Amino acid sequence: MEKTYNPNSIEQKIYKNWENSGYFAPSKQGDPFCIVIPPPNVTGTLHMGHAFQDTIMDTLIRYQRMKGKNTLWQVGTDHAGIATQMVVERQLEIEGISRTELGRNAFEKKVWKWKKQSGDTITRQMKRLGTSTDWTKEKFTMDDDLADGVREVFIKLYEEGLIYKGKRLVNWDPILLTALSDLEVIQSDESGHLWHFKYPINDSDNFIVVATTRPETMLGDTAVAVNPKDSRYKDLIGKVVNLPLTNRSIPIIADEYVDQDFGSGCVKITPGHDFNDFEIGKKHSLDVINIFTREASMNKSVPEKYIGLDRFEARKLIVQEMEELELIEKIEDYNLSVPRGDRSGAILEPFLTDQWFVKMQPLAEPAIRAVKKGDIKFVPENWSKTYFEWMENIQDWCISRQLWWGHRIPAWYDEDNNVYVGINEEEIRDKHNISSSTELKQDEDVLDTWFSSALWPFSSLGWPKKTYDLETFYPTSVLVTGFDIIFFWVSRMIMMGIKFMGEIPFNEIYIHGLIRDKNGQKMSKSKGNILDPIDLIDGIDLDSLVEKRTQGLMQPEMADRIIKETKKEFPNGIPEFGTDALRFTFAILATTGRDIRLDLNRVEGYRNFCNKLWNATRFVKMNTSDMVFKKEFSDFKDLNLIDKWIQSRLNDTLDTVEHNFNVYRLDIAAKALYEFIWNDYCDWYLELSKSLLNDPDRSDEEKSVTKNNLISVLEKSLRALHPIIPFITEEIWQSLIDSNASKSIMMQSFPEKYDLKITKTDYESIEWLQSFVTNVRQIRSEMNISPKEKIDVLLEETNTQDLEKLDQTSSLIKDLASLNDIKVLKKKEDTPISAIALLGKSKILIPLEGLIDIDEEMKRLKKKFDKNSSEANSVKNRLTNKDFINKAPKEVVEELKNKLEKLEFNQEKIEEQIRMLSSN
RNA sequence: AGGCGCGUAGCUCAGCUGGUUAGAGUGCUUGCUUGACAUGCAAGAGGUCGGCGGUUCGAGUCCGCCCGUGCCUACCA
Repeated sequence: MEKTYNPNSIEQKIYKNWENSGYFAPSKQGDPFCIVIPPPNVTGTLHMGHAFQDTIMDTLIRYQRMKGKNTLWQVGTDHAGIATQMVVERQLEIEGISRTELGRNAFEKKVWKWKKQSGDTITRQMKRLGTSTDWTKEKFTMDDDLADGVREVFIKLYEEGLIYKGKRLVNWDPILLTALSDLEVIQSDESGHLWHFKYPINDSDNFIVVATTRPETMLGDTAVAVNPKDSRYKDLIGKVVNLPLTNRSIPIIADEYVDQDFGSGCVKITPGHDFNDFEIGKKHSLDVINIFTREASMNKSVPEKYIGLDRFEARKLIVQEMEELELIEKIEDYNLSVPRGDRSGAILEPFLTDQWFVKMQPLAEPAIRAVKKGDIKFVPENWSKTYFEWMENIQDWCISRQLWWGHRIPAWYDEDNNVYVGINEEEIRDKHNISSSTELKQDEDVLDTWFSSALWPFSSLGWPKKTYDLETFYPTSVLVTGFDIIFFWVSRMIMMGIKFMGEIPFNEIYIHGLIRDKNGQKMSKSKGNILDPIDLIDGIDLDSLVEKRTQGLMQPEMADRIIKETKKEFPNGIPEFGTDALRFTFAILATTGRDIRLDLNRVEGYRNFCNKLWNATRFVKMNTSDMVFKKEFSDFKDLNLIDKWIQSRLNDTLDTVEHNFNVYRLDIAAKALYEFIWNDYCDWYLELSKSLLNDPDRSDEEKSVTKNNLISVLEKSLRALHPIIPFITEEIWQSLIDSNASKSIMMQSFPEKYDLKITKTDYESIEWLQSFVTNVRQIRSEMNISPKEKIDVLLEETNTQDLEKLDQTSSLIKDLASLNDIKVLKKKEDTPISAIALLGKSKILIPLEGLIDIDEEMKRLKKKFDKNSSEANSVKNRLTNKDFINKAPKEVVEELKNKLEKLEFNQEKIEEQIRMLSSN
């Protein structure tokens, strides 16, 4: 083995081996355990969030596989309608071609080409991350069989009346020229104005004042509304207003909706361009005037001079003209929330179009019940509130998109615009008896991406075919996802799963946090703070990183700032950490919090952990090369105290790890393993084993028990660590034992605890040993006694228990604390002037002569005394409180009494020592 | 407006159903080229757990209010 751990040289070769050996496929034995991957978008590459999520899923899958489950991690990608179309359109733009010039078919071909490229990148990235996904089953949401499923679902819902087509106001993106669902709208707080317009009242010299944030929409006004209870305007109800700049007259109506206290208490009503106004319009049978084109410029329904103006140009002109007509009462600054498209960033328009909708309430009800009844559990549980909140107020879902990339809506129209929904044209002609002379045209629109992802838990397993995977793995075991797509995806999967499979799609939903940068900022291309997980694995120099972050920016003016900040944060680029270090970091960061800040210092720390593990192995191998490892112990009695102790610590660790893997606390599991390997195995056990193996008084047989134990504990630890850090554990495991070389750790069982009971006395002996060593080290350090200088130590006032412990451990203590001798003093013997430490009932004395500065020692003792006495006081106070004695549980009181006794004992000893030193 | 979080060591975060004077990593200080590892070893400094009040024998932990901060949903003429 090399002296330092070098991830790059081992990881890729190991992955190939796993994949070629077919280890990722379900074993077809044991209980099923299945995770379907949240399919990444084929918009480019995986980011840190994906890597985090993949680490969690892979850890769970590997753990369950080692537990003997029949595991499947279903892998695949999402076509991601708008997002992907945008990426490709932007590429075309660079080439100077527009989508429309290219035409639908040619454009689709381009997207498929891009899909291949992006999909390959994603696959490559995932493999570098070590994901044990079954690649032979990889799916894409637009594969033929998944498309069949989408059509089947659409048709069934249509036939049941759960999908309908309607002319309704929708959120319209005038840049992408498509409708969006409510969820794709981002409300952004922006500053604007509130214009107070005076509308002249017919047959009167008076005006009615309306306030608006969107002056241009006045051309589409069809009423002015006031509150029926508003005494100011009572008389105006029913009168007519001359709408300025147009030749139209519109009524003044009364509606409860109007807030008397807001603005003037009068509202202009524009049913064609405002969701609330649309509802009011319906109620009062008002005309609906659409004044915009699809691009949100003014259409032909407005007076000539406005036609063709962009909505904001029109606004300017209208304000100017109103001003000239002296019809503006005032203009106030106003903060409003502007709806923007989550992909394009364009200001959206409520726009009247024909769209397809899914009626949600009937689907939502059983989905709510499933979570209420506990059939599906959120982890952490609290997220169910978010789920209910949305589901209980659910709105119909607009599923049609005016895009070219996606599942084409399976609806055809005849010349009279009659709609026929079915699998294809032929089937429709058959079913409805339509002759070939009648022309049928398929709907141009495609479905919202999330429509097909909603089917993913069953469509990816083969539905509508009854495949082995579908029968075996549905409902899947757990869904691992971020809270940002609970509405978009999770809730819709539950609804569709129940509807089409008759069963929930997963039993548990593990919601993890979102990876953010060092400053808590969300990582995004536009902010220029993205990190490619591969760059943490392989490392990257500063120039390449800057290049990556500034390439293809939507706002090129950001480049300077991005360059500056990247240089500041990564002056030397990013070093190579390796996949395992990155994965361990992710695992240990997977707490219940929402935001996970990634600090590269932590990755470095866990790379060091990998190196530690690597070097511990080197030590073990160097010291055990002369023996053949026997996997199981026939008799634990052969194990000496130290060997038993580390096995027992391992048992405790395995308990923690197993429990926490099962409740998705990978952080606690990872931490337990880290602490065990570093603090128990390396810091103590390996050091102790050195003296056991070098002890001339021990027989070869005894030594070989310890050697065997060194391997045994390491081997089990490797298996326990494998789900989190698969590569290094595989590499080490195969090289650790000859017979492992031809096998894989990932196919081994997860380590079982040995049925080994260490007695309390034995356990205390180790603690006594550790405490002894630490005490001596402390005094050495504080008294500036060089660590290598061998010294003598005296033990005073020892009782029989301590003597027994000393008997068991003295040679070990001598080695670890580098002592010449430990001499036990009989009572009343003259003790030399010494530094002391307290250990149980005994005193450890380090003779001062030639070594210790008495003043220093006095200072040290006084500090100890103060600390001890303030603690003793607080304990005493509690014990003298009658309420405490009476009301607290007996064990607590008892424990505290023991503590006080010990504190007081120590107190006495320290005092005694101080007296002794000061008398000299 | 409603909902959900968060505020613990310089930094990043653990701390389960209330019970030793609060832990980890990283950073910092001191000393160590001891043959597994300087990606290391040993020792140490550092916190009145955002504030106030309450419940309790006992409160980072439960309750109320306040301050700061973040996210989500709805609405805002």
